[in-house]
Amino acid sequence: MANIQQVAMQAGVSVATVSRVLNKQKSVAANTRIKVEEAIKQLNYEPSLLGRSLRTSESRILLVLIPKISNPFYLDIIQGIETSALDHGYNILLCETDSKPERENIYFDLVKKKMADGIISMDPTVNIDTLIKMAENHAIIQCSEYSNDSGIPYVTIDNEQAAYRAVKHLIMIGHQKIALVNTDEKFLYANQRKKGYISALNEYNIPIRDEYILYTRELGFENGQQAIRNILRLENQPTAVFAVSDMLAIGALKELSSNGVHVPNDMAVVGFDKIDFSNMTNPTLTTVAQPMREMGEIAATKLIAKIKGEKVESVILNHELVIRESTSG
Amino acid sequence: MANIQQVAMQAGVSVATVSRVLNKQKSVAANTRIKVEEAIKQLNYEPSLLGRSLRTSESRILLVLIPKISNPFYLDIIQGIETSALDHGYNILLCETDSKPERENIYFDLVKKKMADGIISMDPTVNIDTLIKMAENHAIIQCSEYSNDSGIPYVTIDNEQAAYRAVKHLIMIGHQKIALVNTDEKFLYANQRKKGYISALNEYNIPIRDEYILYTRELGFENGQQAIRNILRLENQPTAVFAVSDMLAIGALKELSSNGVHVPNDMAVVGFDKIDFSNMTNPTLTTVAQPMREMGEIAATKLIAKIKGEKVESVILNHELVIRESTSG
DNA sequence: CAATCAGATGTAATCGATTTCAGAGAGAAA
DNA sequence: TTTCTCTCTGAAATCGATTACATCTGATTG
Repeated sequence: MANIQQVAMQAGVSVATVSRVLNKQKSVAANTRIKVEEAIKQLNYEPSLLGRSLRTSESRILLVLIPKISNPFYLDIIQGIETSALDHGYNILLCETDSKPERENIYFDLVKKKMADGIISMDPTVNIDTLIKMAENHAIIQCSEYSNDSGIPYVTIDNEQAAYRAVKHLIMIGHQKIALVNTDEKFLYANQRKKGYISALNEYNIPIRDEYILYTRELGFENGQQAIRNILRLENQPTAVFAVSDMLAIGALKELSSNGVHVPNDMAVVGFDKIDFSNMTNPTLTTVAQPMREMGEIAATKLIAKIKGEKVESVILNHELVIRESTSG
Repeated sequence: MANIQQVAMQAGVSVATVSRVLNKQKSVAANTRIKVEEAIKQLNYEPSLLGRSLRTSESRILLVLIPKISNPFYLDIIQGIETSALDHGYNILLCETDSKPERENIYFDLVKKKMADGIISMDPTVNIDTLIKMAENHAIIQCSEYSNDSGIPYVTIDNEQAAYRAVKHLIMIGHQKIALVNTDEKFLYANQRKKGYISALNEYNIPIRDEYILYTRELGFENGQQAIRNILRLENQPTAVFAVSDMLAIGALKELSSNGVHVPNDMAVVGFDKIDFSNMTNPTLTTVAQPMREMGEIAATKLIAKIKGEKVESVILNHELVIRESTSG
């Protein structure tokens, strides 16, 4: 509980000298440095970050906004962010917005009020106008989800290309009747993944059927189950399903198995995200892997650069199709 | 970017008056208050938390320590903590320790250096000596995992009783040969759950067989698979498995199904924790539900009370056995 | 009318660090 | 000896808020 004054007194020097020792400045005589270090040890002194932050006007805390902490999609990204942040001497404040503006605002306030230096937003439902306004005065990076014309730098993958590849894979293994389990197209990724789906079908002259394109309200397990129930009611049933998220696909797997539909023999399934759990299902899930850890690391690095006043550009990373049991008998 | 001085100047009052308005003190004349509020609006002023925290020596930030963010067990607890914290005007800093002391120390430092007001530790591998030493000067609560003689208040369930009930359930539906998939007994919960397992068997005069008690190194899916592989190699195979964690149990389910062992007909399985995924498996998993959200809320409330200098006591909450498909044909 | 009091506001100290600027002292050069 | 440099150190301002205490005004009371 000692402060810098007491350390200075104990060491018989001024606070300025103590501060110099703390900040490893070289213009301190060796024996003075030793005296100060001993005083620090004796008093069990820890410099207050509040005092320092107030003076230097940086808190070295980064905010990470996600809609739901329970969504496993974010796990690796967060790990990437955290690793990179710690390397740069920053800490992260993980914030669950629950897709509610009032909770977003709590966290935006933390930045406005100087308690945090910048934001990595991964919330697709974020109030984009607020975000753009914030970005005028504060460092912000969007990760995974982004908006094209906001001027806010982002780190993401080419969703359209990734979806195209996933659907093309289904076509190559012989499927023609392919359903898309999508979510609300107000989300850019949903829109882009649908485009990829359509362009793959177009390329092979497979007609687009409206009844094969389903929309779910959320990305949960139950939504995937519900979508399959709807699909199984169709007269002309598809032989493959491309779901825009692993959780949807896993819900689909479960519902198919409950209905005695064999995967992949009766119905092939492809997911998106390669969450950990996608390897624990029976059968294991074919899915699109995003370089999540890398995305997180890059997002953090860029944010820190932005905080330091550098100009940063958006990045589009590569993805990878991981073929597993749900598409290979 | 305005500060309180500029607001005071703009409103034609002193900083003290502005501060009074900010803190909603009543001894401000109505029209003065209006002048100040207008100045605040005009300058787009946001009070700096750093200045405030430095002066009041409280940051209103709580640290939550967990070993792995990817462990779904913690999700609801965190939600509970966060809800309760926000209600009290606190924010939480979610910290993944990765069970590494050097990462723990980074976060402990944050408290020592006044950037955070207290800690909720959920890390069973936490360096307990460091924690006890920290607890002398700082507010700390243990949640879920705890140590008996540390003097640090905790919020948890009666693990022994819960395990006892789970195993008793298996006995009641006719099982006599029950395996325990446990983890390292250095963890208090592992120790306690084993006690519950033993006391249930004892109560029904079922002999304890060493080969039915397995230990895994971690609580992951693969560890559960591995344990089942070992069990299937036994000459005299058990007919039921009690795993001390859902992830272990889910790994077990998968491995059993891969080996053509039907659950629950050939082998019943019980897990522990009632993580979300436990309802998404095929068959769904019988498990012990901890009141996780409540645990989190109580932990946060107690921590805040502790920060305010009140004396707080430990709490043991109720659990519940959730019977699902993996134990009911 | 003087004394007392309450309400509204301002002055200035304070929290704990960093940092600018100036000064002391030692040694080198003239 | 004087002057100049260079190294090391300290005094004091500063970041942006809160708050104890002082002050002023006007109303109330005896």
